[in-house]
Amino acid sequence: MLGEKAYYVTTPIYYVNDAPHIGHAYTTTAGDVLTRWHRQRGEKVWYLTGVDEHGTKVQRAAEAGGVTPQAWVDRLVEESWLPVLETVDAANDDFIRTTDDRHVARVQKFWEKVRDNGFVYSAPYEGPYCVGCEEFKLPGDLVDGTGEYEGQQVCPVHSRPVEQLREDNWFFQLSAFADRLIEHYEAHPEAVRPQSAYNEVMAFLKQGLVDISMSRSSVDWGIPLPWDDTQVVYVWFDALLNYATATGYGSEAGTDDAARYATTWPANVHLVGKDILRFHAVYWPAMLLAAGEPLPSQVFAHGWLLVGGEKMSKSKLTGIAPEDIIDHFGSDAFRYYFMRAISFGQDGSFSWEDMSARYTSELANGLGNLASRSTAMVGKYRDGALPEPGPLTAAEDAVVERLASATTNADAAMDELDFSTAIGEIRSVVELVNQYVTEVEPWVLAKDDANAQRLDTVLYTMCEVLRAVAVLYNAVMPKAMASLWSQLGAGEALGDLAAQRIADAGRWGQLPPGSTITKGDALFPRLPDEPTEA
RNA sequence: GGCGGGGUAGCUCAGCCUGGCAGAGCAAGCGGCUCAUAAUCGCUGUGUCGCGGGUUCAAGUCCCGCCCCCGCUACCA
Repeated sequence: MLGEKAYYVTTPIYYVNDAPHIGHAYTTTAGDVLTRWHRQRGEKVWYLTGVDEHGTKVQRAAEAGGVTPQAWVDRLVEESWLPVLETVDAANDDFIRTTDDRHVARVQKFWEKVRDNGFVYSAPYEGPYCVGCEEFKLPGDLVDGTGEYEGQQVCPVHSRPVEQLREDNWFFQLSAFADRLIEHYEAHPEAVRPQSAYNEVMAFLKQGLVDISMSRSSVDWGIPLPWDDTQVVYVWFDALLNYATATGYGSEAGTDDAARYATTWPANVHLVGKDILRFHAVYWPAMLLAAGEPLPSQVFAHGWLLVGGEKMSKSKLTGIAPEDIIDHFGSDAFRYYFMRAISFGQDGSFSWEDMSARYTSELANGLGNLASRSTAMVGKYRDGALPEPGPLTAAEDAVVERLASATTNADAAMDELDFSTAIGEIRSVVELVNQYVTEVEPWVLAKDDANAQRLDTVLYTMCEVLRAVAVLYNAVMPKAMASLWSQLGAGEALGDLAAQRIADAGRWGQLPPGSTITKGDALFPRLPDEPTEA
């Protein structure tokens, strides 16, 4: 049976040798929110993340640690990279490692194919090589060193001296694809987003492309070329392929893996940081064209997280580990904050103070308190049983309408990966209900039995909106919304929260009267200030 | 040097495409309320919209020039 094409989202595969910081977690979170949302649209979804394990840096770090490269990366994956997925609460469908057998075999198959197609040739290469970048530099790329490297030419990225290397390399005929890529991107302007990233890619392409070395003889820790075992595949041309190899590229027809590939590739969205845009929007599609594979629908380059106005840096010690934040605020707040406070695609500033302020105001005081007052009142006035509502008045109609439009708007924003706007729409519903409650004063209605039906209507409205909010926020804050779902007693009649559809979220009257409403632990407890040094 | 993004309230930002009384959230102040997590609701904004010109009845928005920050890219050496 031919399966439906999955909505396929990838993160970059993270370089194992780096310590995971909130920049990695940010990308992973964005992909997770996006894919959870699409699942709740009822779509088939596939979400892939993983790690990049080859290259000189890993080889040398392993040697320095006195272990084999494989042992070195096994430990990093086990101790650092898999745990961070738990930390941010990512629900990825697969985790690819470039040392996986499936990856290694398929990378070799891929390059064999590209070579058969005539896009790989042998030539000597000599030049300055930066181990940090894992790439050859042009002499013009180098800058004068400072400090301990005064008087030497150094890599502009790593500010360290380069090594002069000469190799007989295999080259990928990148130059053959510039025109086809330009045509492709002119026909599909949405394929590189945001617009600024698209412009950069087009400008780069229009300068023309030069062929690029796709192998290394000076590196051992990599995937051997199938036709020349003295060389390994250049790490980028190994790593990029993970998006295809993970879902089964090159599998025998008729196998499960082949079926998976047929129903996932091409990717709908490759999420990338803007530093690796060119690899994803130029080299990667050129490789795919060379192998005769379809191109991904979109590469989305998000911005940097700025700390103290500067780009977070692995090497400059401004990297912040996700646990530092999540141990205090929890994974839901982490996910909410970065998706809400920063416009995806633009740089955004992070500060502990800003995160604290938003947590307190938007989550604890806003949503958390609304849940608290709603469940408390049903408990106090109706013994915890959701009452049957009476006729809706204009006040309820306004809430129902805002809920419907917010749902529509949030869904449209998610199509654009505009997480901030989507969350803002949902938040506006919470604000309106807090306002509504103040205006209709259920605690006053409760003082006179003559108002019993009116009070029923108000209590029902509060809980029914929370039911919808739980559905809409589930992609962003799955743990807290599961708790809310449970406090509303919604599971009994409506089933699992994750199974609730976005399109239906705004349909009024789903939570059945009689549902058991329980005031549970605070969704977002107020937190003490500054638990750790910021 | 070229291209792109940014420069708007104390802070974070929206508005600019398609000109029409300068906005939101946070923070701060005052008031209301008491169901709730010291919470919630309302009211309170004289800002050189980076600078200087221009077009227009009208410019944050369009045009020209310039400054600063960030990114991509080139060249000179």
